[in-house]
Amino acid sequence: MEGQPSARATGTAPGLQRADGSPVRVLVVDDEPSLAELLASVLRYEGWEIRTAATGSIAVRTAREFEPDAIVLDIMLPDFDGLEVLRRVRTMLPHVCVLFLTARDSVQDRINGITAGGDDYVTKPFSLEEVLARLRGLLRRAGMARASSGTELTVGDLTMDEDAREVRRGGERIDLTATEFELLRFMMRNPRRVLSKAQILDRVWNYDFGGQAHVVELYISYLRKKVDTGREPLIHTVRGVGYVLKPPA
Amino acid sequence: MEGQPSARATGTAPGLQRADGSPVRVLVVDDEPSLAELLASVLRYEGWEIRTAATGSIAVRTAREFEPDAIVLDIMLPDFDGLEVLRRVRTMLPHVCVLFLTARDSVQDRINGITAGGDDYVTKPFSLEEVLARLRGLLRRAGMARASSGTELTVGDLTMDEDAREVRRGGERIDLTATEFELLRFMMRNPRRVLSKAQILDRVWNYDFGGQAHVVELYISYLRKKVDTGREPLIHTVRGVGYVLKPPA
DNA sequence: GCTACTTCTGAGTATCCTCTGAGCCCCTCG
DNA sequence: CGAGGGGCTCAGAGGATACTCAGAAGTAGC
Repeated sequence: MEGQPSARATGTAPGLQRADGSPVRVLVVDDEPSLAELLASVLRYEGWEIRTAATGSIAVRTAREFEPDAIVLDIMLPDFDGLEVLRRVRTMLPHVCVLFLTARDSVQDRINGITAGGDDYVTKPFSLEEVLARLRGLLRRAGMARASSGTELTVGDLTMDEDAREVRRGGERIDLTATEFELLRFMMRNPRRVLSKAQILDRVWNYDFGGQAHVVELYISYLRKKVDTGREPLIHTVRGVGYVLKPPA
Repeated sequence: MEGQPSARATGTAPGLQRADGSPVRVLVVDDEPSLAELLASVLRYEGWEIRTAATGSIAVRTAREFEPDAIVLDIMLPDFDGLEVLRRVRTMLPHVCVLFLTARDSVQDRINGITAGGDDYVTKPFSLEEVLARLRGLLRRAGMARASSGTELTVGDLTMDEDAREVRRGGERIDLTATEFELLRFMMRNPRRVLSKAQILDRVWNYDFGGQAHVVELYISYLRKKVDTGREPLIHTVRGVGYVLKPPA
């Protein structure tokens, strides 16, 4: 919710934009309107220009006219499937990046061929942070990084290499589980900003997660044990509001 | 609530307006007329242009014609719910900010993803200051800040970073509870202006709070202990009238 | 299909916050 | 000089919030 844009403007996370400085363009293709809208609003908030399409044929038409830099593409579509969409789009936009959305039990072997081409995929239900991270990765590798600043996040003496999935505090390696890593990444992308539990749930947990904010407390507790134990704490509780990650004053 | 407008004209708080200099437009949607009017009057004092709507269908129609920058939107509406309203409005106004109003006991069936796209929510019963603060935050992040002045409030050597919820006096950190923070924020947004206890109650405490003005005295006392102890006082009592926050002459 | 790990639920505990009530002080005014 | 009103502060009850543990359910890897 609060403040990604200004965070990007003033924070440490590198922004992404086209070579000419105009905003990155992303086409979102999913036949479920609420999910497409959810994705669109998150990506829009990232400062990008977004269009949505609900069917394969609309997607192809929209891509032709919109000329996106990236496409978030559901494999399963009412008319023809995502791979077919990609085949048609690639003829006019050979360099477009694609992030596929797939069902968990969907045909894995077909996916494998995809990633070879530099594209990527996430399985439904996904977390929004994961979609964002993968999209950023695709765009960065496609040469859309504004600064040459790499993939490293830093808060105080805590560092995170997103690609290598490596976290260190004062040089010492810290092992994190998948969820712990996502949570810490979200916090490191929004340092010095108080994040509510609802905000964290919405971003870090899968979009269909029905549980309570209590899990956030639990994972904060895990993180503290691994990141803050015996050191100057970086994770702080703001009672009644949320949590904030910040370097010691 | 007397006279906020002139406070803004002379105060230090950064104003918000559209890129072309015209006032920010906000649509308030709630089926309870008295609450909608309460909100409308407070937001009008902020210098914004306000319309209200009591049902979802009226809200959609009004949004189309009014083209608001932000919408304060009750989730529970007589015809169709707030999410549906948003979905319809977003197709024509993709960048509109939304502040949802939700009942406290509907926290159980919390709606996923509300905060993900930069939108926000407050639970009923809320305090008007909270609604204002969140709305300002949404609008600021949507790029509606007049000055580039960030999120910082200043009165004398007292500073407040609203996003980080950090308060300092002369560089030294001051820890405040949620209510203390809200009270101080209200005073810092209205410096050199005498605020009556009734006024403070109406703004800082929830609108259904039944207690006495005595709590205001109590919290002023808390604040003084944390903010003014051992220093030139910033908080002054105006006997029989209220309190005023101002830098030393 | 078994094992190891991760994730989540629930309960208990500790801590913190908010508000009420009471007593005191100070100022004002008779 | 005394009474009364307004304001200040202390202390404590009650409630809300957050933390942690232990174990169940789910997932992945062998």
